[in-house]
Formats: sequence, C-alpha cells, structure tokens
Amino acid sequence: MSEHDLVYTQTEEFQHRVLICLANIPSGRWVSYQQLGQQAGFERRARHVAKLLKNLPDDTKLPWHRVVGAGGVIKLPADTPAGKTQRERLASEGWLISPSGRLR
DNA sequence: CCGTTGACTGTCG
DNA sequence: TCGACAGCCAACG
Repeated sequence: MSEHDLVYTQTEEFQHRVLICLANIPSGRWVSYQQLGQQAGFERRARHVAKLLKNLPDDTKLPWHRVVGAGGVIKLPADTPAGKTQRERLASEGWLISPSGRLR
C-alpha cells in the first residue's frame, strides 16, 4: 500500500465534496461557484470550483449548468458549445436569460 | 522558488 | 451598467 492510498489530500477532499453538492442542486435553481464551494466547506475557491467543472467529462450527468457566476450571471461565452448547452438547459428549467447572461 | 493561469468576486469610478 | 483592478489559491512549467 502506497502512502498515497493513506493520504486523502485537501484537493481530493475538495473535489469529492464539491461534486456531491453539485449533484444535489435541484432543477430550477442555480448556485454561484463560490456558494457551491462554501456548501462543500471551502470558502475561497470559486476559481477552483470552476476549474473542476471545466474538467468534467462531456458526458457527465451532473447538473454543472446550474452553476453560474455571483448574482446569477452565466460566465460561459454564448458562442461556445458549452455556453450554448448551459443556456439551453437553464432555459428549459424555466429561466429567462438576459443578453448579458443574467438569469431571471 | 517564481511567474502565469483561470467556467471567480467584490469594490471603485 | 461596464471596465479595470486587486484579491483569491492550487496547478504547472
């Protein structure tokens, strides 16, 4: 057994908890990167939450589209595949999206 | 060890 | 409302 098997790093803990919280976000709601990090127990890692989401496999069933910027603003550019997917999904869950990306 | 890099954020003008 | 900017912090080269 290697030392790695014994040490649950901060990073692994962070990723594990964030993904669990992500899976629990109900349809029709959104959370900011920062809020998701806080729910997972990490206060100042909004950017790391973003990085984690970015690295998710394309075929993941996790609701990554419900994670947006503070105040409910979509951060992914509208002219990218992921950006379009996010807008489509949020719209299908009842959100109106202003040109600037703000959810209503 | 150090500078860069982000699906970020709050403050300021 | 919008851009610039300073914090943020692990990962990378």
